[in-house]
Formats: sequence, structure tokens, C-alpha cells
Amino acid sequence: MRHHGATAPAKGTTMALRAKRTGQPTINDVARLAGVSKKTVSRVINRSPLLGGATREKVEAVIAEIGYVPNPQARALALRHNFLIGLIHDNPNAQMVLNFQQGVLEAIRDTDFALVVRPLDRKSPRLLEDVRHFLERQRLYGVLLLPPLSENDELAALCRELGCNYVRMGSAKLDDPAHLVESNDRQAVAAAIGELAKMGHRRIGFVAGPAGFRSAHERQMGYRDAQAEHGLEQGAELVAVGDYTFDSGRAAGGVLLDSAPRPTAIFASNDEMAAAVLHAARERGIEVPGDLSIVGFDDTAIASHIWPPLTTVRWPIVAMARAAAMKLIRPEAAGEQPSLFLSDLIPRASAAPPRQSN
Amino acid sequence: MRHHGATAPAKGTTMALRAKRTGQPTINDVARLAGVSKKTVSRVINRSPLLGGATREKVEAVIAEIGYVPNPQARALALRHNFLIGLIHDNPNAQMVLNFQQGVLEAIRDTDFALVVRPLDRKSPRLLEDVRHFLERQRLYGVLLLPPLSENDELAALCRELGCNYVRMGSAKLDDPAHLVESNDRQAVAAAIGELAKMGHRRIGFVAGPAGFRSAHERQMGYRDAQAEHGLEQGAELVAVGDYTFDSGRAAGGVLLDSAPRPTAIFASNDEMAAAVLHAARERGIEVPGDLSIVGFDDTAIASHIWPPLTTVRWPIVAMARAAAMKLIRPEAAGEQPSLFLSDLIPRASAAPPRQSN
DNA sequence: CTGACTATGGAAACCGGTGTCACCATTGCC
DNA sequence: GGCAATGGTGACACCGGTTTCCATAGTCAG
Repeated sequence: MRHHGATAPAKGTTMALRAKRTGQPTINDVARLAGVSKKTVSRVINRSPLLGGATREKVEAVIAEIGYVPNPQARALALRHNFLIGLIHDNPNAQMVLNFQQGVLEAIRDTDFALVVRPLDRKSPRLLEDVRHFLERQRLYGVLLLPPLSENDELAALCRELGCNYVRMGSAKLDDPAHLVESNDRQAVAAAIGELAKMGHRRIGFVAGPAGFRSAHERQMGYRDAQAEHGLEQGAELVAVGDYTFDSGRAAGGVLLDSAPRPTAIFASNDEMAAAVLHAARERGIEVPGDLSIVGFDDTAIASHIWPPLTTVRWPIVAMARAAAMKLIRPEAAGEQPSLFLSDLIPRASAAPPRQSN
Repeated sequence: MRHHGATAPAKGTTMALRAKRTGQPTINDVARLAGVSKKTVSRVINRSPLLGGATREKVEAVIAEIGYVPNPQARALALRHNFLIGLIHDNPNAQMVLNFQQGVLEAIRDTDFALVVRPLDRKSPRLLEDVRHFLERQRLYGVLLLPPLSENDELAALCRELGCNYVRMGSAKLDDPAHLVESNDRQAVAAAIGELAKMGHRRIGFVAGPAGFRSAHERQMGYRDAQAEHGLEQGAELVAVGDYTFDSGRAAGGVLLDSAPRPTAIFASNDEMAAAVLHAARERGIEVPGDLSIVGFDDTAIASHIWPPLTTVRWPIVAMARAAAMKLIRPEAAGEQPSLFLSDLIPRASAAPPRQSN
């Protein structure tokens, strides 16, 4: 692969040789060996249609022979944009983030793009400053914003200001369709709780996500919709607030389980908190699903790893991530990807009819 | 892209304006406004010690005023390396990967580096080709290799061939210290099983990781060490093999639990398989820790999220990741970071003395 | 047969930084 | 006071691509 100048070097090409020694072959090497100009090689690489077949084949042969790969930094400099997609998130749920990464990577497979991850602290007062710094320094091709950061309109405004493409993931119409991949959390939660109602549950508790999160709000609205539609018991004591973390979920679950009368089912706004409610139930000797049904949201790995396996709403995050990435790198083909994704209930063992049904 | 020549006003000015309009201020703008040369601005940015205080302040004032940020692509082109660190992994455990990302990000905070993630399929026949393609295209500053991929010597050889810095994470002396961050899995497992022995367990099962993995091998050696040291019962029926995934762990746990006499404790080579052993126990109505103690390895989030909370060996992956990243970006300061990390046992509720001790 | 038009490819400028080296102004020293 | 050593600065080439502009050959219509 490396050509050391053992073969008779052409005249006065010390420069070219030095270049070759320090790195991989450049477009100049290809041009010289193929007997054409840089520009022609560039046209071959970029599949310009204005190129004759004979020249193209000759250049391609040389490229293959010496193993030439265009330097992405040089390309980025000339094109004024690079081939990096940023993933900006602050999510306590590892599995969700990794699933999202997986979806993005599926979308950029076989392209020149790569994925740069950038977790941030949503509570930091320097959040906007950090993002600005990140975007200005890296000059990414575009960024993907994950909830809950995606719900921050200031962040989106910052992206626009800096001229950075972006797509937001959200549970509501946060932005115009070109910048949004949306899920119908509200309907999905309502449907899931509807299933609990059909099993015979009348008193259903709800562990909400943190105030100020759009996803938390939408999911809670779904809970209210179901309460109204199925005539379920209502009351402020049926709702406890968490922040999507396990610990907060355990505390919230404890509050709900210590209230009297106790709910016969609890819906938690994500799987991690649902697992924590299960913890809280076990700490109190409450049997699941015998004495208490639990339903979560996300269908991340933890849902099937705990015992009993968690009935949960599957949030199609890999597909959503793929669609979001496609919107970013091929906006002209955005129509091929849906922008609204539907979540559906995955029945497992943590939800069952209440013991004393009726 | 194609401009129709019909409207062709003064071209020279158009170009200059477009250049300024499309982008942020450049080093040339700073130089002009500060009345110095590009090179001097470059010296300010790179903290060259040869700079007069007055000039430096003047340049810094201009930089702050117009909000200049160096273009990383241009820098990368001139320096012949960029500021991207690649993370190459194929790990079924999301939490572990995310913890690792966190550690790397801690190390590169306040530097110009960014993290590019690249999951791969270790079973793919195109593995080496994929990595080669990735490294050649992105021309990263360096890469970090996570187990199990880090154990692949061909991958490391490829990095060397392509002139790419790398650091491997491993459970054994896979490489020279400059390219390795190591953990003492063998001792840690031996110590953990020693604790089970001290509780009174004599018949301890072991769920091994997949054959061919160095970490799996080291952990199993630790098991054998403990058996020998504490005079524990031995036998092929006490060992079942998994592949670090939940499903494999459930199957392996089932085999161990269906054997007679049943082990009173099981050590699983990672937390995910330990959680799966717990599943298998529950499916059989076996109480944990009453009838069966379970110990895992990693101390990822799942360990504290399942019930009962899992006694496990804490693998200090965040610290290891930080150290690995430091080795990559500041090899001269590698001495400040330890290269060998010790894992210790975190006692929780899943391990207890056997019910009929003696 | 000639002029216009198209297809093709090259020279040179450009993207925005860094490295090399020469230059100048001090300063230190004898 | 002269000379060397030194520190600060700028001119210019370069990194490896893309783009603009232009030259040339070939084709076709009139």
C-alpha cells in the first residue's frame, strides 16, 4: 500500500514524494499517475455527468490501484461543511440513547457521514453557551436534538442563528415538519391505560415526568384522556411526579403505594420509573401483577430484564432516529420517511386484571 | 448550483461578499482588524510563548469582539490530523457503552476534541474492511477500542498500519502500556467468589462469557483461583457458557439451576447475565437470596434497578475510559493516569449466606 | 467553408488555517 | 560603540480538496 520511492521516481518530485511519505496518496498523485488534472479527478469522485467514459475509467483504475481516499478535512474546507452529524442529548436512559445512536448509524451507513455525540446537562446555566461553543467549533453538517433538550426552543433558535441544520425529536408539534420527527405519545398512553381499564382497573395511578417537559405533558394528557373516556377514578392523589430517573420513580411510586385506597395499577411515564415502581412495590411486599399492575413507556431493554417483564408502550426510537437522520442528510428525500411515528402497547407480565375485579 | 449566465453582475465583488456572508469571521478578518499578520493571530490562538503582551491583548480583544472561532477543518488540514476521537465497539451492554462514552467525554471536556462513535459487528466477515474504511475516510486523531473488539490483535495491527493512534481497553496485557488500559478482572472475580465462600457457600456456579473473549477467560480463571483457594466444590456441571447477553444468561442460568445438586450461589460474568439468572430463578420459584445468591460483574445501572439489588463487582469503566482518552490525547501525561484499574465488590441484597449453612 | 456552440480538461484561485524562514528591533556584553 | 544573541513579527509556501474561468477540439447548422 505504501509506495516507498524505490521505483524510479520521476524528475524533481521531492515534494510529491514527501507528501506521499507523510500520508496517504492525494488527489495530485492520482492526477499525475492518470495523466489528467486534479479537476478531472475531482469530477470522477463527485460523479460529475460531464465526463467521458475513457477518462473516467482510467482515473478510477488509478484510484483503485493506489488506494486513494479523499481527505475529508480538505473536502470539508473547500465545501464549507463537513460530514459530521451531531447528537445532542441529555438523557438519563442509556438504552434509549444507544438505540437512538443505532438508528442514526443505520441511516448514515454507506455514506461519508459520521456521528459525533455530545451529551449535555440540561440544568446547567451554561447550556446554551455550551451548545454554541460546540456548534461553532465543530461546524457540523447538522445536529439531532433528543428529548428533553429537543423541547428547548432556544436551542433550536440557536441552531438557526448559527446556520446549522437540525432535526428535533418530539412528542408534539415543536417545529415545522422539516425539522421534526414526532411521536404520538398522548394517544399511545391513552390506549395503554385504556387496556388497563378494560382489564377492570378503575383506580389507576400515574407517575408523571418532570414539569416543563413536553413529553411528560403529552403523556399526562393521555392519562387524562383515558380517565375521561373510561370513567376512571380521578384525584390529585393518583398522580406523583418524577423526573424520568430511577430514584425519582421509586419515590413517586412510594407515595402512590402508601396512599389509601391504593391504586390497583400504576402507569409510569418511562420504563426506568416503572422499574422503580416495581422496586417500591417489592419493598412494601406488594405483589406484581397480583396486587398491582405496572405499565411503562419506551420498551427499552430494562423492560424485559426485570421480573416480571414489564408491560410497556413501545416507542419506535430506532426508526425515529433513522428518519431524523435521513431528514438531515437527504432533506429532498424526506417525504419517503414518515414524520409521525406510532407507539403501541407490548403486553407482558406486569399488567393483569385486578385480584378483586368488581 | 448551476447559475444561468443571464443575470451576471460584477463577479469579483460577488465572490468576496459571498465568502464573507456564508461564514463566520476568519483568521484573516482578525489579522486585518488587529493590524497584524495571520501568523500572529495563529500564535495567539495556539498560545505560543514567543508573543509580546501588547500584541496578544490587542488580538484577543479583536477575537472577542467579532466572535472569531478557528475553523477546525482548516486546522485539521494544516496539522494533518483532526480533533476527533473514535470509539469503536461492539457491545451488547448499552449502559457500559454509555458509561464509557461519559468517561471519554469527561477527558475531552475543555479541549477541542470531539467523540465519534462507531459500533461494529464483531462477527461480520467485513469487520477489518469496515474499520479500515472508517479510519481511512475519517482520518481520526485516534481511536479507542472497547472489549471485545479491543482483544482483536488484527484490529490493533490495522491501526498501526494506518498510522492511527489507539488505546485498547482490556482485562489482560493485550499490548504495551502506551496502548492499553487494563483491569484486574481475574483478581476481582476471585475476591468476589471468596466473599461468597466466606458466607458459607461451597457449591458455586459460574456463568462464563463467550469462548475467545479474553475478559471471559480472565473472569473464569478468577473463578478457578477462588475454587482452589477456598476448597470449593468443582465440576464441569457448575459452569455454563453465555455470550454476555441477557438471553444467553437466562439459558445458562436455567442449566445451572436445573442441575442437581443445585448450586447455592451463582456468579455471572456480567450484570446482564446475572439479571437473567435472577429471571431463571424466578421462573423456577427459587428465592433470591434465600435459596440462591447471585453475584454479577460491571455494576451497570441494571444492577441496582432489579429486585433484589444485585451484589456485583464494580468495574470502574468511567475512570478507565477517562484514562484511555487521556492516553490518546496527551500521551506525555500518561504517567499521571493509572493504567491498571482495580475492581471491587459492591455488596447488595442478592448475595447472602446459604439458608442451611453447615 | 465558416462561425457558433458544446464537450472536455487544465491553470490558477480559493477555502482557513500552520510551518519555515527571513527580518527587524532590542538588548547584553566586551 | 560595535557586534552577537535574542525575541517578536510578517511574507510566503503549503495542507488537499473544489470552483472559476478559460482554451481547445469537435460537431453542427447555415
